[in-house]
Amino acid sequence: MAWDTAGTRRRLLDAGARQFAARGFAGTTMDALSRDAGVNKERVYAYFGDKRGLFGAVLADRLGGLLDGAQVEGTGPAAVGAWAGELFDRYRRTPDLARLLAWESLELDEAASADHRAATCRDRATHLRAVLPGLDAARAQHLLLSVVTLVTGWWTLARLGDVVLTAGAGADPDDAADARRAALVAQVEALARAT
Amino acid sequence: MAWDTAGTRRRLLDAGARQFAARGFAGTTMDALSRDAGVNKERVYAYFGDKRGLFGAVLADRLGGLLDGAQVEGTGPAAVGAWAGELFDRYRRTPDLARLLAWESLELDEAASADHRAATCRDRATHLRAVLPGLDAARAQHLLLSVVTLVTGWWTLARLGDVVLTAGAGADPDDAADARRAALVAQVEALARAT
DNA sequence: GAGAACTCCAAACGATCGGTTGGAGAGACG
DNA sequence: CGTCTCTCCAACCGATCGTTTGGAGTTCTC
Repeated sequence: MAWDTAGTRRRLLDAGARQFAARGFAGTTMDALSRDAGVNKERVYAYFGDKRGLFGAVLADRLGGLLDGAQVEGTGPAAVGAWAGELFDRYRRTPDLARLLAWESLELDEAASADHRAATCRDRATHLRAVLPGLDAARAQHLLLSVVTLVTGWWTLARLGDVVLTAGAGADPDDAADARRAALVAQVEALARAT
Repeated sequence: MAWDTAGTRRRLLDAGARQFAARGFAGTTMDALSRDAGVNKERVYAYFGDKRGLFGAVLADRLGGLLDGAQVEGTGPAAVGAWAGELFDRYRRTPDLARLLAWESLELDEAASADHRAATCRDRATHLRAVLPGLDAARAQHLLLSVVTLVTGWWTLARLGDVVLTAGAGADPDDAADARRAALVAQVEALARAT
């Protein structure tokens, strides 16, 4: 059997993302993680120092590109609503992303790769001001934060959704997600319109 | 020294709320919890069965009355915005509440005391329809969910706020909370107006 | 007031935690 | 080929985990 250092590293990051997203930092055990990765747990210490080091690496790996590729297309409130819908779809494809964000906030004192992410957010906020003329910088940031909070919240405050949404509550979670997506797009559009 | 069963029980619930809010279910140890409560940890098993039982009891104790007392006063979008501000202030006084909500969503498969909370939410949603004429049932629920998500998100997705908000970012977290509160009230008002 | 019933705690339980060690095997270089 | 370095793993380490036990002290019942 040959070496595969890059592959081993990536398998640990992937398994870390799965495990940390599902169970959080405290809830994840090194045994389960290494079993998931198909790699001996000693490798974690060789590559990432310790458990916390892997956690930080996973967060930086996954959260760094959170807003990459998801840019507002076009102009006007409807474009902002559509962008929120895209963000929602992205979470739907990879729900781990949203949960990692939540664990980061709850279990860490400061954001992973904060500088890079802050720069991305500044870029998105200024772009938002181009899409919605007359929006000042502070309000653009708060709008951005609210959109991300609303969309992320569906995955990270899931029990809240269970409790609040009982009208037309089909047993199918997919239907609930569809309905929520539609409601969010409309609400974000309304937020964007109130400039 | 006399007995104080009600007091012991309450001390465990209070310490449980503090510990679980700060560190989550997996991150909380029975030793730290009993030390915090000033009670022997064996008492947890006598009163609540096991660690998970205490967790459920704490959630039911704190989350059951989450929306109690916070009712929309008056009519029209401005009233809804003011209500969101009140909810924000409540979290500000007891941030444990918001974090407990987040841990519940991340670490449990179903909501604690779901029936009672669902009933309260239905009540709040219908009340919302009285405050905002012309709002249908489904949209009222989604509005309710969005308001609670937005307000709760400030405390449960705190790292997100760190990254997104850099404009006029005074080092004082209190100032950031003030600014966020003002932005949220305005945004919720806009959401309520778009009916 | 004797004994049952209950509260509470110190100490200990096996299991599992994050982290380490020693060595077997695979490439690099001469 | 010999040797040195690096990857990888099985087995192990002390510490700590959630939970239980035995018993001392307190209130209730008759």
